[in-house]
Amino acid sequence: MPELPEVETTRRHLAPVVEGALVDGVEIRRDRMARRNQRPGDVGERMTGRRVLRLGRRGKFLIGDLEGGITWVSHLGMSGRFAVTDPDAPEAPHTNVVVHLRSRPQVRLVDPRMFGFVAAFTPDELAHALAAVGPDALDELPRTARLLEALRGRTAPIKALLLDQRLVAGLGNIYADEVLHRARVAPQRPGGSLNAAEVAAVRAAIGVVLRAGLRHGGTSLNDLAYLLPDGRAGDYLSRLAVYGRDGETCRRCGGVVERVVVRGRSSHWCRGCQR
DNA sequence: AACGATCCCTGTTGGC
DNA sequence: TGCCAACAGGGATCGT
Repeated sequence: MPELPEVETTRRHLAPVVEGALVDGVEIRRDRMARRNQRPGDVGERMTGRRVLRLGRRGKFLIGDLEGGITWVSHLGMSGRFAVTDPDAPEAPHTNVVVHLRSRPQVRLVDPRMFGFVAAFTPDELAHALAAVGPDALDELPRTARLLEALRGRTAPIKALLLDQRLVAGLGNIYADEVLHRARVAPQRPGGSLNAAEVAAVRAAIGVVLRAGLRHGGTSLNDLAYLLPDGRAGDYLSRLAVYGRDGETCRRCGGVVERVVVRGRSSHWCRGCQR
């Protein structure tokens, strides 16, 4: 699924294509993909005729600054990917949004499940839209003391708290499991029960795991293949320590990787080395 | 306020 | 072999 490494990989592919480009139009083929705006037509109306100044990211949100104070925000949801292609190239199924850029390749959002979205926000709307998005897990990772304070008294499982984008933005179900395994912390542990050393280990693991994912171009699962904008697949899948490996051997302690459901999400862990 | 459940959506999978 | 229910998950929303 697209989590921080996949979104950042996408951003790096898209940035040279969209930065400095003049938007000639935005086709919203499925209104649902523009649901964050009051009217689906707002996206095209606000973006057309403006240049993209810079493409950034916070957590799993792609954030493009346009001329005139308009911000282009998009999210890949669970099955979205951006394709950068020649305007004449045949369209992949589920091409739900097409961004036309003058004298540049076309940027297409392909998203079968439509959990992703594109939006064009005014400054006021932007502040509201991103109010619940916390510090970026890679670029703005809070210090251990700050995380410890945020977790104090929390009874929700640490796995659920790592998925809460308000605390730290960018982790999804795959990398959260990988982080907890690396940090040797069990996913069911109440967040407030972690001591300072454990929080420090989780913090360190976030950086290591996300950077490793990024280095390998992200994780492409077999079914809903997340693909890079050039069509290639990320190869971090083969390096996952626990996610999707239930029943298999833990590479660190030789135990058996188990699958449990935590807060309605599948979680993979090794009771041999996670406490 | 914090927490947990539910819903959205569709391709894939697993059980009968 | 074929069909269909169950499953997957990021984030918004709602009830407790």
